[in-house]
Amino acid sequence: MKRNTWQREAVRTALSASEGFVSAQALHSALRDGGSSIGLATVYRALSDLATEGEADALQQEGESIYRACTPGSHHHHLICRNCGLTIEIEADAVEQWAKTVAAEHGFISPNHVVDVFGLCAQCSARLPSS
Amino acid sequence: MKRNTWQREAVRTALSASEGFVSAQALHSALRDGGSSIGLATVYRALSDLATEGEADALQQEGESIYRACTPGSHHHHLICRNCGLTIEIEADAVEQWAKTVAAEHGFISPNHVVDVFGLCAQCSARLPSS
DNA sequence: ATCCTATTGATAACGAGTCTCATTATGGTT
DNA sequence: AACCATAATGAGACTCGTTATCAATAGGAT
Repeated sequence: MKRNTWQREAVRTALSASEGFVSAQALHSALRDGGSSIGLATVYRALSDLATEGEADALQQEGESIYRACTPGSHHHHLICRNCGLTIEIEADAVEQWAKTVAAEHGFISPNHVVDVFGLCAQCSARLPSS
Repeated sequence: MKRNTWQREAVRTALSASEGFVSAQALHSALRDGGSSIGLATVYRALSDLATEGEADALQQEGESIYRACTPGSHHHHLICRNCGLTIEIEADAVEQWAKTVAAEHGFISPNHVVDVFGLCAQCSARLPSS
């Protein structure tokens, strides 16, 4: 039976307070800096629970998992600034359909898909020298 | 100056011989099993070189990088069987356009994107009990 | 208030990948 | 063909994200 602990709630809150995607370690540091005594393992556990329950989205970057609080129940993808991490949720029925179609055409069933777009947001592209 | 060694060639060959995506460790084991004395670090180096030069595609799965020999010079995505690893290269101009458009609409520049479709291939879906 | 047990947290363990550095061998030069 | 500067190799140490262990703690149903 699932229990409600202040630790899980703290992770949920801290995640919501973050702008873009954050790593478990970063979130743990933030919580500790805020005076919490939460353990690192607990942060990992809470984050993977949230991801499983659909309250957070996860993606892999440079070998680590990063998480973000997301509007639950809606299937969407992300447009992510690769400099500052600013993230915008995007929906794209066309892409969903395309994925289904392409899978079916090759005899694949129960398709999943990973779709993410990275770029430099307006602010960062203005602030940075052209790369 | 870049040198040609039998080790790099061995990695290239072993990669081409693999059906789907393989991890560096798996490729290293395969080479060792085949009698090669190649070192693990060298396999890692060769694979990341191949990926940089566009001779191989890489993607992240469960926290590890997996690689596959790919038709060089062509931008494409993958349809991957999540059971047997069978991989089909797919092209999708519509998705490329969509990614560019969606980025531009939000003021993002120099967009990248990650697009992969996973599913069960015909063989595996026939062989496995329905999940 | 009591009990059962899910959850916590400190730390050990694990695993993918990188770094170090002495040794090897490639490929241009003579 | 012999030489040499140096790129590449490989064994193992190391880093670092993540998971497992396990005794202690604290939900929550009764």
